[in-house]
Amino acid sequence: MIQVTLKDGSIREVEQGTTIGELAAAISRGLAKIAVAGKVNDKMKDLSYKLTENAAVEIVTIESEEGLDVLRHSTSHLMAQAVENLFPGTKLGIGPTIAKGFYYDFDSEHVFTPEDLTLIEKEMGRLAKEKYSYERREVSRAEALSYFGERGEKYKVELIEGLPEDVPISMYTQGNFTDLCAGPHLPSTTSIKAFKLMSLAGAYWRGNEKNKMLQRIYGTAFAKQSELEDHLFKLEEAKRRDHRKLGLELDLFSLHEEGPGFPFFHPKGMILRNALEDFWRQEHRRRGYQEIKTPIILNRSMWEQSGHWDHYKENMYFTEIDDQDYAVKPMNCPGGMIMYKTKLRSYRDLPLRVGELGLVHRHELSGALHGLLRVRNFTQDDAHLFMLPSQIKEELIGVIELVDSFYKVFGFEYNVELSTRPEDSMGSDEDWEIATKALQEALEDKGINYSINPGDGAFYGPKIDFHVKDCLDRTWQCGTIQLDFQMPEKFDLNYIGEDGQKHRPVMVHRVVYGSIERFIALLTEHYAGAFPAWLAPVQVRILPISERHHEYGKSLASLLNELDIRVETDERKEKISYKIREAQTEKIPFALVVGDQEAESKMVAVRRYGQGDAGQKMTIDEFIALVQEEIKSKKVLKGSQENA
RNA sequence: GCCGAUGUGGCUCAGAGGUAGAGCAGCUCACUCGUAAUGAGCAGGUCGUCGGUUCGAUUCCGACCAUCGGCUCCA
Repeated sequence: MIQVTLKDGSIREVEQGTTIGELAAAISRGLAKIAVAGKVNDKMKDLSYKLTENAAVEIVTIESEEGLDVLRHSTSHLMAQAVENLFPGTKLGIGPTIAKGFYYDFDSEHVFTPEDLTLIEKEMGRLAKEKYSYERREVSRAEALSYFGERGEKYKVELIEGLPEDVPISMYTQGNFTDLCAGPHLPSTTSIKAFKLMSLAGAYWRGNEKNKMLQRIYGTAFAKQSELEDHLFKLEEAKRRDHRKLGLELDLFSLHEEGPGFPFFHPKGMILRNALEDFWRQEHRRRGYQEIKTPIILNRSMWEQSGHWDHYKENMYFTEIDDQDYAVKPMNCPGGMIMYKTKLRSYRDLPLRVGELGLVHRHELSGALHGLLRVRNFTQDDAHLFMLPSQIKEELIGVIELVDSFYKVFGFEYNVELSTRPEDSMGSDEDWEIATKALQEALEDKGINYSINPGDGAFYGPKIDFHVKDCLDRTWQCGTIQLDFQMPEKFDLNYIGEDGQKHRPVMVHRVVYGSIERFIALLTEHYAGAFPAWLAPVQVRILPISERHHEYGKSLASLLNELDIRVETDERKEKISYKIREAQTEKIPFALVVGDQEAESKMVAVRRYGQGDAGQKMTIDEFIALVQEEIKSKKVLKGSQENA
């Protein structure tokens, strides 16, 4: 007999050789039904795994995230089987699970079409009903190589050759299909019922653009059909929130063939932008920042000095002025350097916090452009902090707190990454080490969870990135804090220390919004276009019931306008229900219906966005107080943030 | 950049080898109306661009441009 420690801490005696599946059945029949795998001493194993010694065992059920991963992984094998049946000769790449599903990469003569997905799904359904079991077999390296070699599975062969010597090699077989796989898998295809193939895409073998491009099929699977439907519904909902769609509907911005990646901001989009910028200026002033503006185009020699000419050229735009080379700035830092050097600085002046809402241009790959989330020109809410080495930690913490306070105002969730030295970079190992450590310490001091993103730093220094989620759960980098020992060196920045000698200041680059454009995109999706009053392009719309109420409407509008409340009056000859409908579809926070009753009593009937039904009657003063309070508090409107 | 798909009036979309339609929006007229679409009429497109095939192309073919989904999550 051996002892197994279960998840709840209880200990059970079972016979040596008992499988995890049998253990689950011994615990309860219900558990056995939903068990898909087990964790033995924290390692994932099949249900058929035989327990041979004392161990901690956890039964993984299909209802857990890990259980879903097992289901999806097995579904990806099933898909590969279906593809091989339908398109013989297809070579297999890899087929892992991902956040909300799985994919499999194929190398096939046949170019898959959306119609093929339906065919493959049908074949998968047929195969699943065959109730094949997933059989695990451990093999020697030589056996694995010969098995896949004979079948011309060159990608699998490459994978096996790349495996470390001491790793056991396993293969899983269901029916006529065998794949190289570490597992675990479902006991059989029986529980694969709710799945869907989502989309087709090209993907380089091993993610390297020098390799062949394979065809990737994305799919997803759930334990129950209802969960799959729920997931698909959420995807539809997310599409409705897409900032590109809402940007058009709400008349915020547009993109044109005449300038791919160069967005046009419309009047309403500008109001949003300006509101964000005003808030930014106010918050930064309070925290001891000064604002500057530096030129967009600067001479080549300066870009050579900054290192951009050597390390960032592919992303830059160039021009010529009076036979000399110039470049359009892809970053704001050089302007900040030049500004710093305009006078002799004292240690007493530091830290110096210099902000700039700077328009930068970067040549992004055409395939990477994406609405306002990925553009070729954008405004960074940049700032450069010049400091004494002794001030580094305090300044970094100040920025971390600033970023956090901003994101809280908008109600954004975010995660933090620390990016380390990239291949193409400048500076000494020592400097990088010190800089990376300083960032790490600041994060740890604030007790912030972060992950490390190796090699993703800027060419001049490591960075902390703040990633915000969009409505499709994709994350986008917004805020970043970069510690830089290189630029001060390159530009020979100094300050006069207490000792009367020249010293090198340390510099931090940082952004909070990241790019105003990207932040607007994320806000649009986050609020589903129903911006809180302080951001709403139109805060109040007055809806006179008929022409004889226009005058009262006008007097109301001019009153609100005087108070800097953004107000419009809808004087079209339309029915009131039509005007209300439009005010709702445009997601205006407050709609005021005014007719005989209101005009006589000097009241307004307030209809709030998303709260439907008849408006609440209040005096003009009460309404003004309400709006002003809501603008001032930056309150998030009810109903605008429900999960997509 | 690479793989795949798409490109028809301001928007959403239908259509076919013989030079184009619908709904919404717009304009005009009538209705002056109480909380999510009043009715009628009018106007609007060299069918992404450039070539080729054809008696004839927006429809077929090719190139280019733009857009969309991907190209990170490692058997």
